Amino acid sequence: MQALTITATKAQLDSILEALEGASDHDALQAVSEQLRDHFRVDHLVYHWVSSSGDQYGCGSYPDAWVLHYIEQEYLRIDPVIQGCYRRFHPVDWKQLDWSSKAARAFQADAIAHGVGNQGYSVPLRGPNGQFALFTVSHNGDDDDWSEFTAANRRHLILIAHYFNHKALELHPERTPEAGQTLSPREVDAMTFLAMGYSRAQVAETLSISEHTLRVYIESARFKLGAVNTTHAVARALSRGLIVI
Amino acid sequence: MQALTITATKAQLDSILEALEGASDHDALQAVSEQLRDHFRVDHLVYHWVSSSGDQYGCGSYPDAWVLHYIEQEYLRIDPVIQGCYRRFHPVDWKQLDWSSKAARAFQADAIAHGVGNQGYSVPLRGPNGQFALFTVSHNGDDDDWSEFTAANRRHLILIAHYFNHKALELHPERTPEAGQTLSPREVDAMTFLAMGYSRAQVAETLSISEHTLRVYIESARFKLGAVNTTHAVARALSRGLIVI
DNA sequence: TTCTAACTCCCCCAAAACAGCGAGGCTGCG
DNA sequence: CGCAGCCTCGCTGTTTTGGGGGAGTTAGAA
Repeated sequence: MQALTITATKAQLDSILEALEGASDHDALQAVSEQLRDHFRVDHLVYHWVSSSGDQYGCGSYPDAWVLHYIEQEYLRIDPVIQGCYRRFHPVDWKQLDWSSKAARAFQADAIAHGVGNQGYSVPLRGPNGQFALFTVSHNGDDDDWSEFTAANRRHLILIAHYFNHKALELHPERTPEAGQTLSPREVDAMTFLAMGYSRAQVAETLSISEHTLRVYIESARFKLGAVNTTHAVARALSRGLIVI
Repeated sequence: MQALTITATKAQLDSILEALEGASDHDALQAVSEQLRDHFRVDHLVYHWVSSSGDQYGCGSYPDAWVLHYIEQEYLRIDPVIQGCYRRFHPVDWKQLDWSSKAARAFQADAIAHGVGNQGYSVPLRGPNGQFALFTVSHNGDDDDWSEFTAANRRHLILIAHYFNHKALELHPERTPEAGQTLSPREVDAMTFLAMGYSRAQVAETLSISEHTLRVYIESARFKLGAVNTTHAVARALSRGLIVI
């Protein structure tokens, strides 16, 4: 095991970020991730996108055997790194995660057996519609060295995570939702109050209009949003950012 | 108007981030934001938290008159910076936003009249349950100077945004929701299909359970989410990031 | 082991939402 | 000026949801 790289100069960081920005496809991104791994002298460096439908996209240095095994075993659902980062705001050291459940410990043993490393640091990344990705560095080493490494490189890792995410999205624009059409002010009002749990009667009263009129707005919004019912329309309006509650 | 600061050395950035990390309350954070503003020589530098219920928390250098006016006019709903960043992944220059609507132009004129500046750069920040915050620098100046400034300082601004968010959350832990808000797998299934517009009968069929059983899940989810009806529950599940469609 | 939480099934009836039809006034744009 | 989009109001009948009960199994955690 080589010593971890404890510091990176501004110039080094700049050149890494530039290489990242210049990547033009998945293979190039993969190559950059390997360069980054070598630069930091960690065992692994991975970007992992988890889509709403359970699809995954990974890029990095994990062994293929582990990746396939991970997908096959549906580890996505029990991986404490995913679970923990999914409900955290900030980057997290793997030691801070909850490894107490039986499934988590089994997963951990399996991961270490596949050479993933016993130490790790993961940066959660989020998109406007609940999109979620992780940027992770992992390593096999003792706690002190790892603490020193993460303390020294945290800022760089955050920034690299950002740029990695940026590039990965650029390469897969289908993950970025299209900007749909807008709703009229009254439609926005209607959708907003409905999303707040008001019944049609309550919304109509709140907006000082008849319930019949309100219904026209709801139907119109439903039509614009391609929704089959009110709940669907509210869900779409929310996830497209057309209303905020 | 002073010239914008085009570069910051690693040492300067480090000292800024350390000051940020050392802030112990809102006033200290406010002070750091003013130091940052002076350091970058921009007109304004603001952190703006928008909660799902419409509450707001701001910290930065906007004039009090503008902040009060903003809240009073409920500009949150029409502010193109909020609207635009809410549906974007990455930091954005205000020029890239959609200012075409009448309300947006009126807002823009009002903002400029209050000294907000015609240029701006905003970094969206997200939390695990749909929490949303913005970190913004704004300035009064011409396009070329501003482009040069943002190109040179983008990375620093992203990092500072990160740390600002970290600190703001540390100072207001109540914004970090309690963890008990999770839904069971079946409840997630139910909410997800309902959000996709399925009727109860369709969801029950899809999940291969009786409609009665499904109703138990919906009611249970409604109870957990503190929702008064299905639409409300779906809206909350969505905006808390418990389901994704 | 005990206990909790999750999953599954069943009844009835009132309230709310949906679907289809139509109609008129207002504003802003080309 | 006409057109398009928005805002407003009405009727009738069918379908879907909500609220009130109760009850058994299984898997995992304390």
